[in-house]
Amino acid sequence: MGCSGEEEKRDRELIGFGTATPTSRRYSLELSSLPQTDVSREYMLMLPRQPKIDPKSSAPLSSSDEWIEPLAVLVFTLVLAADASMFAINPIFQDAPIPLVHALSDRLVDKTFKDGEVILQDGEVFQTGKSFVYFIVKGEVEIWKEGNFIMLLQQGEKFGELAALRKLPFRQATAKAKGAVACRADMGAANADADAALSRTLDGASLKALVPNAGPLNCRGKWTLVLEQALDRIEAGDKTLDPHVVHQTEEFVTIHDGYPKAAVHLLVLPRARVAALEKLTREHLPMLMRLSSYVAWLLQQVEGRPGVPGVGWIHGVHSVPSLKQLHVHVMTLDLNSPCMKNAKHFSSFLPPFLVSLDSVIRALQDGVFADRSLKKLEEDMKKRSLCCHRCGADFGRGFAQLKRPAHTWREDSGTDISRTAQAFECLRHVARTFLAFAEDVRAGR
DNA sequence: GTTCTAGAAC
DNA sequence: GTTCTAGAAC
Repeated sequence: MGCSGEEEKRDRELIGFGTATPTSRRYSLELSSLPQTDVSREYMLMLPRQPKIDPKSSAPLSSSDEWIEPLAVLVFTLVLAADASMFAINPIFQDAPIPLVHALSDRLVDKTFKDGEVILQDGEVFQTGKSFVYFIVKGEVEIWKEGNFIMLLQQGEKFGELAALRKLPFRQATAKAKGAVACRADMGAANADADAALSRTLDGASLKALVPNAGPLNCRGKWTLVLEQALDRIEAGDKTLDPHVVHQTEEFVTIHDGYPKAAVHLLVLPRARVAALEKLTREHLPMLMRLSSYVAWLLQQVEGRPGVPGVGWIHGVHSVPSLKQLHVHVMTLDLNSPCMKNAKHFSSFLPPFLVSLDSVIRALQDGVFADRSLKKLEEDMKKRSLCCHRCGADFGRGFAQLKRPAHTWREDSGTDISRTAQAFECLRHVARTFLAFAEDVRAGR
């Protein structure tokens, strides 16, 4: 990130962390090291070097709470601190399930610009896969329209999103750096070029209906080997598997999950046999990149299809899977179905138990893959509080309560919304939850 | 992956 | 009484 770890330390002082949820506000602020285990609901409180007090806030702040309001930065283990502060500052990030926060933070990249440099040009053709939304980490950005200065944007603010979110063909204004500017930018798909190339070779029409789900595969041998067996049978031309297969390419096969944990729940299998995550080596990298692109293509295709609730999608691999053969889960974010029966089911589809394919690829590239403590993750999963991924409510280990209808997804967002727009929309929830928490701390509740 | 069950925990 | 956990069998 443009704002490196070192710079981040200089900018903010870590003063502690707590855990907060709307229903149980356990936010004792103990001085402590960064919590590495929980990515979902740990809030890190950081003190900005120069606290800014919101002028609109009428309540006078005592010296002891001055740090609360402007400060508090919500950090997930996988969300970089700069992203987290950006999410907290920016009002568009108000309604976010955790998985999509990760997805977005994952794909943000650093961009820096020199004084006077034109970042976006009014009327420029908007191209998917090129940078389309920027968040200012450092510096200021001028917005110009038809020769007139419109406004000056500052740290934490965003620009460039109009064309993307409204699906406009052209940029709507010119953005120019005032002084040195550092941004975090969403470039769209991480492998935009590969994705585009893949899109040209794949045919969406060959994708079969997403509902109904064909149910469990019948398995003659050990259940843990069912996926490998399915690949064997598909490759042997076994027609009885046809209802289970949603799409296939030379390299990958997409099938229904036999016990869907969401309205739509697919598994993407590479035909190359990879027994488990820990069997991956750098030699698999090219295949994994193509797999990532294929999943991106699939996500484009499935959006808005019949039977798909407009709640967004998540995708990734289980850090501790039960079945052999590498498989990528691609599913709707309702996380609700008759097969969703216990705490493990639920937790396993939220970070850190669901790992993005991109992070697997990065780990392989960085060579840190072997350090993963899978056993510890499994233990954590058994103890962790169940927090609704939609409203954030904490149900402890009460799975039955979590699954009550009132806490399942409402299908109230359109299906015509782009994945990125959806991620943004969802991020608002995080900011709201966080700000409510900060408000409570400030009020001494 | 599931199902079933006994026993612990609430 | 109900709900959750953990282990065995599939």
